Amino acid sequence: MDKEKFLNDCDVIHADIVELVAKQMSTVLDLHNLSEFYKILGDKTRISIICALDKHEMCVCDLGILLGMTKSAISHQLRVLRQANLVKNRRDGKVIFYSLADDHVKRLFEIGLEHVQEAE
Amino acid sequence: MDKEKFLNDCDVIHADIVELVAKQMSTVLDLHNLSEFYKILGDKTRISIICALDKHEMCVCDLGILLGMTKSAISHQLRVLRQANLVKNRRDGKVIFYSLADDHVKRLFEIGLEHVQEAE
DNA sequence: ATTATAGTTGAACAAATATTCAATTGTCAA
DNA sequence: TTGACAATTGAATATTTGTTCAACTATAAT
Repeated sequence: MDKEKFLNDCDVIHADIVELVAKQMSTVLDLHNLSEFYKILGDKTRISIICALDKHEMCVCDLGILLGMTKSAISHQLRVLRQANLVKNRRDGKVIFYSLADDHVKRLFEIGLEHVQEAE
Repeated sequence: MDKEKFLNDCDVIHADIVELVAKQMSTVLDLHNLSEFYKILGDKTRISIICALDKHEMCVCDLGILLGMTKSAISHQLRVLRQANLVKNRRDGKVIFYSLADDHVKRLFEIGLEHVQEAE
């Protein structure tokens, strides 16, 4: 491995380990998707919306009341969640009800919550 | 529920649902911690570091080589991960080796990865 | 048709954050 | 004790991102 190839200020100290890990990581194709997924959950407003929808389907207005935010702010975040397939919606007249996309999302939210609760 | 109390542009459409969900959410005390936890994992560099350390303990230089970044950039992110108790380190002479804090972190990373891999 | 309300959207603004750069600390070897 | 290198740190910069604001669309009721 040629250190000149890397545009940083590091020497290779343990070339064997770097090579080994690089090889193992090359099979992990989804690191970008994984960080994007976590980034979406890593916002207080969005995780609150998910927590609320974990209890009951809700419309934009109700979510706004619940979280003390404007319809616009909620709607912007719902779009992010929708694009990530974390929530789905249905229209009933003028009102649009949002809910969690599937049980997968529901389970994932609850697993994350358990982790934080048992963490010190 | 008095709509004047809320500083937003929403009317309460389904007061019963809002009240029900508000009650259920009040028992969920860790939403802030949960979003903070996800925020930490929601960065390409940090999740890459965790993925690498999931394979083998590594020093700052090696991580820099592996990810094509400077020691400084890596070190800054390692500090974030350390403060969140996601990684630990040990010194061996001039070199400091980092590894995942515990099996809990290891399991959590792998669960997240599975989720993204099975997602469409 | 006109009015009212639910929801969405794009641009502007403000706040948060990742990387760079330069300086510094800690450890080892000569 | 001097020099070299691993690692950390703080300030500055650049980028990302969440909310606000105003305008707009869609549906229902009068």
